Amino acid sequence: MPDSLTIGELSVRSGVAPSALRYYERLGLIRADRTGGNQRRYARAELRRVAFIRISQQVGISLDEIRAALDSLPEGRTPSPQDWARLSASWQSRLDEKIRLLTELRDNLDGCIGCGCLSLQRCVLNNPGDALGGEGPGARLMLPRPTGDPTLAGTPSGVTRG
Amino acid sequence: MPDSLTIGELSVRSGVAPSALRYYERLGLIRADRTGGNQRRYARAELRRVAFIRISQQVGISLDEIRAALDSLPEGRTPSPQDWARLSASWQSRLDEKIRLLTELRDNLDGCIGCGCLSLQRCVLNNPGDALGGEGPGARLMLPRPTGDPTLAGTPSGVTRG
DNA sequence: CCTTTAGTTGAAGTGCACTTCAACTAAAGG
DNA sequence: CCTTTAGTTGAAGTGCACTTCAACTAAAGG
Repeated sequence: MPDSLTIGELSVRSGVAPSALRYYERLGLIRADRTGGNQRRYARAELRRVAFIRISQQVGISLDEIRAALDSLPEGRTPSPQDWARLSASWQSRLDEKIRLLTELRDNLDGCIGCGCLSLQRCVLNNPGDALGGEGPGARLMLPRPTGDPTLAGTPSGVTRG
Repeated sequence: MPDSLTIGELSVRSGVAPSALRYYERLGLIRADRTGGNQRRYARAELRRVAFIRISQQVGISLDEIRAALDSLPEGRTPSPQDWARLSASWQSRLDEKIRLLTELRDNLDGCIGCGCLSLQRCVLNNPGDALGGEGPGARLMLPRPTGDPTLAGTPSGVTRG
């Protein structure tokens, strides 16, 4: 039973290019043993780490943050399902927030584009960073026509909030 | 009545850095007249274009696609609220899809990370591209333990789908 | 009028997440 | 055993969305 994978095998099984796997290793996200001939051999558990990395990226987490999360896994033993559940739970609120903001955006897209969003600085839609992914200062919905600009006095938006 | 804005004014009102505004102009996203001394003067309607750009970026649209959308606006006249509504509507389905995928991801995050997602290639969570933003080949939910890998035979996931 | 503040340009730099390349070596197959 | 396929490295390149820099000019304020 070959309980280690070559980089090509890991690549095929994970759907991640070998060059990306080497890159993850350089960043300390995954690890590999070496054969006598200096080739990488991955423990099967690395497959799960790669899966976690890709999933986390979908949540909008940077590789640096993912590395930090992976670093919190226990050393010495293969992480248990509980360990993985803990990490996944730590992304949950990020994901919830992201969904909340995108939903708000969807529900106000017409009105916000219609109004020209003069108050871009305070608009939900102007949440800087990675597509609504940040934890920054809370996003707010746009205010109704904050200036009396005739050029932009279109649809009076009724979507204000706190 | 000063019906044009300097780059500094547009920057403050839009919350977008002057360097970014110049960059948008180079890409053909916005335009400016010039003073005798070669300084940019923006028509007030440009503010709405900038707002549209930022909002679209939140939806996950690239500047190139945004430019294409803006190019579809009527030339010669200031776009009407209907024009903007049309553009906003064109993002709606992208946004819906994005929300759908993120919601699926949220609802399956535990299970998927728990199972190790051996079938990453076919997992919703492995939707390549910009954080679930693509229109690629439809994403699928993960299959239950597609290989009989003991290392990863954790929680039997019940979240399969067509 | 002079100083300060705001603007101009093209070129180069930044950060992220990789990929590509050249010049190799190792392992597997017939 | 030889060829093919798969692996190795460090350095450089890619694409996106900008920002920074140097060396200037323009406009505004007192």
